[in-house]
Amino acid sequence: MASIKDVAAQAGVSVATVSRVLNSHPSVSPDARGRVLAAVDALGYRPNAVARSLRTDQTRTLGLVISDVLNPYFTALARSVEEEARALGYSVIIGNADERPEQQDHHVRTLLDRRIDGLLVSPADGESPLLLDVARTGTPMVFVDRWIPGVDIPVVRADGHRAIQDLVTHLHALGHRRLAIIAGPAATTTGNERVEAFREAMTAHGLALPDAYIGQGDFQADSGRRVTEHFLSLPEPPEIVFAADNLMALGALDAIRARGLRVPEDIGIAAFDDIPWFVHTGPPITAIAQPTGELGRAAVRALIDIVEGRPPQSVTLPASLVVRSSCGERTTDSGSNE
Amino acid sequence: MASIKDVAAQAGVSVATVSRVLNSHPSVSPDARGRVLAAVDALGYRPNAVARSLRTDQTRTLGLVISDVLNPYFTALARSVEEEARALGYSVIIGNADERPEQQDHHVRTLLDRRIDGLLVSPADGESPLLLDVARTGTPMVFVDRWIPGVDIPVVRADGHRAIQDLVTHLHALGHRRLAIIAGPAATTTGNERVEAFREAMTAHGLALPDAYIGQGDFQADSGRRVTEHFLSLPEPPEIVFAADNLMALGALDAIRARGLRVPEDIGIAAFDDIPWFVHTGPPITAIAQPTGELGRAAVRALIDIVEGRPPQSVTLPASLVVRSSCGERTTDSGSNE
DNA sequence: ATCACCCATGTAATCGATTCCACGGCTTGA
DNA sequence: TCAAGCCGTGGAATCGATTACATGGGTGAT
Repeated sequence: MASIKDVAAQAGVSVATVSRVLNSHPSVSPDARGRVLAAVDALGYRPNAVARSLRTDQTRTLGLVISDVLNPYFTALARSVEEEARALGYSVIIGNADERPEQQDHHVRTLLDRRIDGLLVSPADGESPLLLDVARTGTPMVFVDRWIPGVDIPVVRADGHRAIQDLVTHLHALGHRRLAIIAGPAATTTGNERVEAFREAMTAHGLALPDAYIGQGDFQADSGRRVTEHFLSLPEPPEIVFAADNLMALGALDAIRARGLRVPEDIGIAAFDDIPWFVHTGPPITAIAQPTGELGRAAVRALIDIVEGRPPQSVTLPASLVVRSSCGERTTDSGSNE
Repeated sequence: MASIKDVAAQAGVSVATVSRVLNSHPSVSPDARGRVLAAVDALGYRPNAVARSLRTDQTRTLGLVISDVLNPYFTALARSVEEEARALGYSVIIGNADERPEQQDHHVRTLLDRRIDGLLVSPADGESPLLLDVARTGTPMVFVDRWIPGVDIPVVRADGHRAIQDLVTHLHALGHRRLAIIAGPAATTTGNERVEAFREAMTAHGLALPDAYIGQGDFQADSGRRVTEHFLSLPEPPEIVFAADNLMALGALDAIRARGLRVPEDIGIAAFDDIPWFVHTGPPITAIAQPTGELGRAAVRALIDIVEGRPPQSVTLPASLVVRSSCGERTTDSGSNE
């Protein structure tokens, strides 16, 4: 592969001049510029990003460590992150933590070793010492979706309080009283917040949220299945199961189906996160939609602000309730996607 | 961030010795090794991967350019690729082409600029001059899922012929005669193959595949919607719509629903690609499952074989029919996931 | 005409690693 | 006892870029 030296030789100039042309430095004669450009073309030369990064100490690359790529919510997030980054001249390296802290740390370390310019992370746990350390050393960093409390790092996320309140109001109006929740890991902020918001909303409607109606999940389908089976085997099963993410809702659906029960006649389902498939499940699922695309873009902008020395901004956007027919709504089902 | 020089100074040895310790070169005294290791620890030193890559001319990174991250099939593929690569000591940088050749080329170029050790690609079109060029220059490369004919590059893919044949037999047995297909882009191998296999299977059953029953899609949900609308407005609409990928099946479902029709009573649906959600759509969708995980792993192994100088191997694995109830099957629906 | 400055360019240092080569001290075999 | 070899080590070249500094010629002001 041709190097800058080859180009210099071919153009009959020094490597410095070639570099100047490539970086559009003003002080190059039109003649030299022309010869360099021709040589670049003739040799199909492309600058070696590795060498350039070593010298300039910047890679124009962002790292994104997400909790689970197979979760459509995170996939969508990753996609919007990559798009915005590309638009701003950065590349993105994605690391999939699979909800496992060790794997998260592995990726963080690898990304740091590659000297990425900044890190976008949605922490799998609430306590990563490594992440705390990275933050302390001053690596540009932004939390997306989930965050770690007590660290002075911008957070870009959706706030589900209002939407969850709307959901509970909606369910209450439909006559449901026994509402259960499949919670996310307590170690994640999103895991906690959604349970808390749910509990508050219930209280506001004078409803109790007994411990038996709080199932501990881990944002994976299997846990949704397991928790739902437990709910169903209770002497008095809930009327509605609210899953704190879309995968656990999938698991809940599995469990209900395995019992030969019907949604919403026998039991209702609602989910946090809205995905295109929720329109087509049997029945379409009432869900809380996050502005995923905007979250990804805002996160990238915040991170690049830090990288380029501007003051970053935390962003919180509202989530919103999308009513369909999985909770016994009478409507000839409807509900749109993002 | 501490460099090898800092470590050398702290340990009272030269950088050469530090490097030897780090690369477990045999010829280092236990004493020196101990001091170096202590210094590494004390400084929290991590070798700069950028510098190392520049010198060794290898990045231990693979590039993966896929057609569409939002497609669950490709997401699953990407995940298994990353896992296998990690297990073998490589990182993966994913580029999302979004089915757009220019964007694919952008990613290929960026990856090459970063001097990735090898490239895994599922070409968005059948003719990328850039890809051809890259192949010619000897960059280690393997095609996954889709490929470009006439290039001497290993291909790892699933063969759907048998499964499509099984599908048509299945549909024929259910009494369906008017079968339509939403094809993928003609520029992709998978796009073509699936139509061809479908046509062959129909012919084998003495059925015709009129042009009106071949809709041109692009593997995106919207095209599935559009094509299905067209099918439905035909004087004699098909009894079954077979979508060549899961997103177009989603679109088809949308279109059918928008018309107020029911599946499978009014029209049946089948899809290439199986995804967890197909179990829960209304009704569960009969689909053709690919061994996605194994495909990803095999592709990585083939690529690393090339990178490390071993002879690579093309791999073709069979896809298989998963019968559910979207085509009017009488069964009290069933069907498993991968 | 002279000085000062600017412009285009080249030389060389530098980034952080790896690795070839040289060197000194020891061991080993003759 | 001496040559040969090995072992642990350090010095320095190298990878491919960027960039500070030096240089020489040209231009404009006085």
